[in-house]
Amino acid sequence: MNEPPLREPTFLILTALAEEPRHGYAVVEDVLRISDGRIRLRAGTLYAALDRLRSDGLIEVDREEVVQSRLRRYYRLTALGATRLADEVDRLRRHADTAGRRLRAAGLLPEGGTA
Amino acid sequence: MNEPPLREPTFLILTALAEEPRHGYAVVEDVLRISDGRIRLRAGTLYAALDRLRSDGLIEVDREEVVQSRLRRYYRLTALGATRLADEVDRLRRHADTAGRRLRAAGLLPEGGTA
DNA sequence: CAGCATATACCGTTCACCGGCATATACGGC
DNA sequence: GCCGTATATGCCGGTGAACGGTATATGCTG
Repeated sequence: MNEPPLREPTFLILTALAEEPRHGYAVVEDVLRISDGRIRLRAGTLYAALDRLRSDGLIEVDREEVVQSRLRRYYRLTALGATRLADEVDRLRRHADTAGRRLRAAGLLPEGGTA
Repeated sequence: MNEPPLREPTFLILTALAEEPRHGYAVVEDVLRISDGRIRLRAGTLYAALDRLRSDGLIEVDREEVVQSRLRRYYRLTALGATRLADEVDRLRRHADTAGRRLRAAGLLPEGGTA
């Protein structure tokens, strides 16, 4: 019952698809944007993850288009994928809160940040 | 300059040490508690991570005690480790906020949760 | 026409984590 | 007295997500 935690690139791929159906390359662009330029998904990572998420039932093919002779395969979140992502959001929040509270309590925050 | 993201077990180990210096076994217990029983650190994961974090300068040995003929090696966060953990907290919060906002906007939240 | 953006796909390598085992002492139950 | 469990650290083989690079193709720009 306990799913293994999503890793960051996978989490961001699901987040990209939570906004609207996107094709692979558009996912790369969105992930780059929402991660403040930190995560530049490699082709190998992206398509392997899409296949894996699809076989796990977290995403599914929305439609396929051909634009300028190039195939675009759009993916969307499934209900299962949305549930999974929501669970991960809760977990992330709890972990961030716990760590933030402890850093503050211990006076370990380097710059007086609000973390 | 861009550090690779911390994975969940590693993040939780740093969080355990952010409260107070702890020895390995105490880290396992604390991580089990703060992860709601989800993450039961394996010995291999724990001591490998402690060695890695130490050589990366994120933690250091606080002291060593012998209790009932058993060695206890206590670790504590370094200033660098606290900075790193605070950065991760910020990143987790941003990611959780982005994903939560999108799930809500898309009406994809399964249970009307607050995620 | 060279280089870049778009777009998908494959493949070898790396490394954190998993799972199990080894070692050792103390304590409680039977 | 012995077995199982808790405490406590350490080693080792295997897995799998992610990395980094390459292949394939078309269209746009300099």
